[in-house]
Formats: sequence, structure tokens, C-alpha cells
Amino acid sequence: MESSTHAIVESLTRAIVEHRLQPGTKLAEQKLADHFGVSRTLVRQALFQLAQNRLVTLEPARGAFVSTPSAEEARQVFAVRRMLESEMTRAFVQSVTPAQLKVLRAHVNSEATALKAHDASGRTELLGDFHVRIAELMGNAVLAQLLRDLISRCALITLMYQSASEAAHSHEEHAGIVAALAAHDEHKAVQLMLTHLQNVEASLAFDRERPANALSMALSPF
Amino acid sequence: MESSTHAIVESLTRAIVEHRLQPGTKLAEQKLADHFGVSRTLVRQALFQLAQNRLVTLEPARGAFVSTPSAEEARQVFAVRRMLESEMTRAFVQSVTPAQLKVLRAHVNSEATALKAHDASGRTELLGDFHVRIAELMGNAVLAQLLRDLISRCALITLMYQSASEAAHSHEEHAGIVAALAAHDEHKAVQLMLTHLQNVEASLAFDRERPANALSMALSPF
DNA sequence: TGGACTAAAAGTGTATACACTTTTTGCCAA
DNA sequence: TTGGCAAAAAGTGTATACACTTTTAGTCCA
Repeated sequence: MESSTHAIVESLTRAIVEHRLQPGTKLAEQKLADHFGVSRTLVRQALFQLAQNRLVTLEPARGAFVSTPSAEEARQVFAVRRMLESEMTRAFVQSVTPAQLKVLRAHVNSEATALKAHDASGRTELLGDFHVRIAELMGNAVLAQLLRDLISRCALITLMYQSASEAAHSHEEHAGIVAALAAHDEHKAVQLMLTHLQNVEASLAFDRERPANALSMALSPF
Repeated sequence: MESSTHAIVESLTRAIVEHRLQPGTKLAEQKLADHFGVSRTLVRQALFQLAQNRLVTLEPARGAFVSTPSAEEARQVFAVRRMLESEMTRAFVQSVTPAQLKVLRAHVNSEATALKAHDASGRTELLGDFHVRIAELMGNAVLAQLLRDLISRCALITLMYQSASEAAHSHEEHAGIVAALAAHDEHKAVQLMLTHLQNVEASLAFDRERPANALSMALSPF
């Protein structure tokens, strides 16, 4: 499509995933239009697209709100990820090349850097990208896009409630998965991926409180 | 969202999946707007949504066209389906109840009816729905929606090139899967699901020619 | 005939207008 | 003070207007 809408989608996606916009926040069309310097038309397109990614929920005649996914939905998303990613790992370990391992090791290193820098939003994104990276390395764009959607979808849950120590834990598990892949140990790689996803899901705490945040404040750095 | 847009999406989806609108067909906004008796605004929303389902492709400043997915994309979609559905079957066989088996048997029966009636579009839809039905019975709405998208996405390929005899074959394989589920035979159920998906993929022929079709003709029964 | 240039037609992309719905505000009465 | 009603304000949903791009049609010239 045209780039204006896409830029708005990107900006809002980042703001939502990085929790500058809290779940439940009203996204008024005119305010967003003023902020981005465009008409409501483009904002509506962007909100419509975000609604299909489940990052935003549209309520008829009431407007758009940052989604507040339920614990049940999170459970379902993780169930799907376990199905998909265990088999993805199984297929990948059969065909993995040294060059691909190099890419993954580099990624895990950049995770470490973000962790050391206490860069919450960066680490959040990188930890999710690890899984997408594998799909990309398999040359399956459909799979990669699917994982991207699933991960950004549970980012509203996962990353909101994931502490720094839990993030470090995830990072170590990623390293372990890469090691098992390098050893071509199918069983171990699949098992580590499964327990990793279970750990991430188990570490979620759905009952925390979060302060509200003004719309212009949340978007202002962009 | 509001129902007008949804109705347009539904109508176009059916027309595309049932091949009343051939891949590559231009979907001019004003013509669609006239046909549905609405403004271009709603048509654009619908096309935008269809583009995210990959049923329609948007080319900047040139308009919307019915997608013509590549053989490579089909291969990737089927790879994802095999990953997802083998594990779905594995999980389902553990917990399947007599009531759920009854639902699946009823579904397989309705497939038989559609096959006997030589109802191409009906059988097409039912054969895809079998897989969605399992996801729904598992109580995982996320999984069900994902499968729905994947299946409607390869409908452009699968169903376009699937003959009546191949459809009958699929139907028999569905019956076999249900039997293995009823026997709680995990290995067999998973294996049958995998070979079923491989058979469907293998039966595709990507090199046939199709006649063009007028827009108003394709949509007129709606 | 055929190729290229040009003008008209058609079509898309974005902004704006307006009807209708929801939310807020203010006021009055209990 | 509080509850509720009414008017005003704000906001969404759809249609329309207009600028700009692509496509088409036509014309001229080789």
C-alpha cells in the first residue's frame, strides 16, 4: 500500500508493543491524525490494519482501543506457538548449515548486548525475533510472517509482564537451543524449544497494575 | 467493524474462493461500489482487509487484483500446515471425547453428501472446514482462526486445481483420520494427517489455463 | 503500417463534509 | 449532595470532492 499508512501502523505498533500505550487506551482518530499530520482517512486505515493484527480492538461507533488480550487468549497463542515451533525446530535441525548457525549466534550475542544495556524495548524485540529468525533461515516466508504476528500479538502480554531476570533466562535458553541445533541433536533441540516456550508462558503474571499514560506523551518521541 | 464492509468482504471472499473471480482479475473500486450500492470508502476497506488475508493484492496507484499465489508460496503454506496440524492432531487425540467424535463424523458425512451432489464449491468449503473443525473442538480459537486463514489462502491454489476424484480421496482420508482418533491411536492419527496433507499438496497442478471472467457476471448471484 | 507523442478518460490516494451515535456537561429537582 | 434529564460537544461512519497517477485513445509523422 502507500507508505503513509504503513508509517502510522509502524509507529503505533512500536508504541503498543513497547507499552508506551497501555492496553485499553482509547485511540481517537482525530488526535492521531493531528499527531501524524494527516487526515482521519489514513489513521482509520492504520487502525483497521492494527485491528486485524489484534493489537487494537475496534468497538462499533465507540472507536479504537489498545487491545487487552485475556489470559485465555495468551494460553491459546502459546499452545499454537508450541505446536508450530517444536516442529519448526525439528525440521530446521535436519538442514541447518554452519552459515545459519552463525546468524543465530550473532543474534544471541545481540540479545546479550541489549540485556547488558538494560534496554527493555530492544531486548523485548530481539527475544521475539530469535524465533522469527529461525523461520526466515528456513526460507519459509509464510511461517516467518505467521510467527511475527503471533509474537507481536502476545507481546502485549509476554513483554508487559516479563522482568529483566526472566528476559535473561530466555536469552540463556536461546543459547542452549542454538547449541543443540549445532550438535544436530533433534530431540534435545525440540525439547529445549518446548520448555523455553513453557517457561515464558509460566512466567507471565496477569494481575499486575499499570499506570495510565497520555496519548501524546506515548507517541511524542516519534 | 460495521456490517457493510463485512458483507462485501464475505461476498468477494466467496467469489474468489469459488473461482467465480479468477486470479489476476482487476477489482476496480467504483465498479464494486456500484455493484454493492455503497461508496468507494467501504469497498476500499473491504479490499484492504482482503489484502491482509492474501486473497487480494494491492498494487500502488494501480488498484486491487485477485491474488495469484505462486507455487512456492503454496509449498510454504503446506509446510506450515503440516507442522501445525500434525501437532494439533497429536494433542487432540489425547483428549478427544465421544461427543467430539460425533461432530467430526457428522462433518465427514456432510462431505459425502456434497461429493454425491457434485457440489464443487460446497465440497471445497467442507473439505477445508474439516481441519478447522478439529481446532474449534480443541477450544483453541486462535488456532482455528489461523487455520481458517491458511486454508482460505491456499484455496486459491488447492481448490482451483483439485478435481472431483481428488476431493473424494481427501474425504476418505478424513474418515480415516476420524477412525484413528476414535481408536486413540496417536501415531496413526498423526501419520494419516501428515500423509493427507502431503497428498493434497502433491495433487496440485500449477500449470493449467483458466478462462477470464467478467466482474459483474461473477458477483451477480449475490 | 507502425511507433511515439499527446490529450482525454478512467482510476487511485487523500482530504473534507456531513449525518448519526456516543459521551460529556450543565442544570434542575428531590 | 446526588440522580437524572437535556442540550452541547466530541467522535465515529459513510459519502463525496479533488489532486495526482495510470491507462487508453487518437493523431501525426516516418
